[in-house]
Amino acid sequence: MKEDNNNLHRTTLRILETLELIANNPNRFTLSDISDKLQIPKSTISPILHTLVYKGFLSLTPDYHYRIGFSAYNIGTGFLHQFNYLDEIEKILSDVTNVCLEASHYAVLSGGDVLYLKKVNSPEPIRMVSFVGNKLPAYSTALGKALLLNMSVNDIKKLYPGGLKPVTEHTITDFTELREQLTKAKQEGYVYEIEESNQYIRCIAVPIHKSGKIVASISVATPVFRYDDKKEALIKALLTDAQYKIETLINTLEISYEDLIQ
Amino acid sequence: MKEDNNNLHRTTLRILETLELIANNPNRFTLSDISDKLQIPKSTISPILHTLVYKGFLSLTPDYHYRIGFSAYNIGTGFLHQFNYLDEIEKILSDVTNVCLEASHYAVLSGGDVLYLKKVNSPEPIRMVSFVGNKLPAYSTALGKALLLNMSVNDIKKLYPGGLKPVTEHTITDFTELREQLTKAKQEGYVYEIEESNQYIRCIAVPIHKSGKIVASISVATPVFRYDDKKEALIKALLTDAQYKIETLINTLEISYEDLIQ
DNA sequence: AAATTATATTCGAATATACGAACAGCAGAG
DNA sequence: CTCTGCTGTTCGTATATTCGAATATAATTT
Repeated sequence: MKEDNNNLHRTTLRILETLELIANNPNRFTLSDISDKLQIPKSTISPILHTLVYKGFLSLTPDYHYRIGFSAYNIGTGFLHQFNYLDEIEKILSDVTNVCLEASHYAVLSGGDVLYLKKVNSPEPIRMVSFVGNKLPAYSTALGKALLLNMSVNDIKKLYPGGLKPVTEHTITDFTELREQLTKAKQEGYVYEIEESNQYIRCIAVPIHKSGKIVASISVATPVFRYDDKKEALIKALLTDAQYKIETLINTLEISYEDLIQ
Repeated sequence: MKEDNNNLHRTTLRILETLELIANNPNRFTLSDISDKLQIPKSTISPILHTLVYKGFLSLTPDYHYRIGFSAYNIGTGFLHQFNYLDEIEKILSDVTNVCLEASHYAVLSGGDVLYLKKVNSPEPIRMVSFVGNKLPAYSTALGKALLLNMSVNDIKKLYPGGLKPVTEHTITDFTELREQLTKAKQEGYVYEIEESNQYIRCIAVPIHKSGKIVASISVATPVFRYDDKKEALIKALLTDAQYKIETLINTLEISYEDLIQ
């Protein structure tokens, strides 16, 4: 977009790619693996890995495999601490989950993805597998569609230059159909999702506004077998209540627009 | 201990120090600030910062101030994903908190510090300010003392070469006194803390064992004004129950010792 | 016990990075 | 309207990093 893709610092790229490789992969790698996968000479990556271990960003298992260390985690939490109102959000979401017994979420838009910033787990034994920090294409989730409510088809197209790729067999893949659904949702005040991002999961969401703009959204997710009209009505009532509380909270705490979005 | 403190990679150190500076400081810094504080020439740090922003580890506000970006968070969560049994732990701790209405925690030992890996917030309006990823000296908290139960005075002294520094006015600062308290706690099965790490907070903890070794601990924290004999008895019963459930869980999932400790 | 296959480290030559003074652009003060 | 102080960028030279073959060390196989 506006970044100069050239003129980047090779060593920095290598260090970050190393961290990403180790963090995003369930397998653990040795120095040779890393050298091989990232095409970095072993003698070059060696002192870098030593330093990463020394600083606690990586740790080294007795059998020469690297894994992510606490310092990396510590840096990462710095990101969430920027959203220092999240504890208050959690209280509000807990009230929702405690009544309807289903997982609730708070998310913001990050590029074209929904970024989950808070999740309150359902107390029920069968529950959704999701976690804070997850990213999913916004058009495939209720939370995400709530974040797109005010966007034109052109704005949305800009977010997904490659088109709307399906996540499940029910994911919307047509821009016009998406925009029509958003228009209906905006009129009704609720956004629905039926197994569009997770099989067997239905979801209802509402947007969170600050001075007329949508800055975030909240949702409740339910396994299809626990979903019926009565539950839907309950969830919608709870979401509207939570929506009001969160919008009030944001205004009360005078959180800047800057600090709300990512 | 075993790391070669020399022979480190200067550029890597600089990048990591930059990330730490930005992550650990509530103030936001400009390129010049970073150059100044870390004693790195501006022309040197400039391409590094560009690359960090390009990769999403930092983001740049319109007024030239850097803050932590989502990629850093993403790497950090890789650390928690190594503890992939934490969701199960959360369920068990939720049961504790839902009955006694106070915050519960799960932690491991990291050096001489307690590392909080899971926290379930109290539903009560007045509650402890703490969060996952926090580190406190082990000797100053119930959770931490539970992790030290099986250590000799010499082992403990090795963890704190600078002695036991007080966190509050009630923190234990004498090794012998600490060891005596641990012995009593081991006999009784419960570890107590009375405003030793947080003013107005009392805490009870129990250790979590795997094949005879202490690998983790759990605790319940209470504001002093909500603490009485009846609550203490309730918390102790809940902790013993949760302790059994977690130890069973760890054995059932066949989680290796390696993956439990940090 | 020798051979093989892993691991990471060493070394000097080649090269990319780092340095710091000078520069450019912008915002606010006087 | 210039000056000052802030931002980040540019440039040639100096220097530290990088490269890849060779080496060391350890574990495993034959």
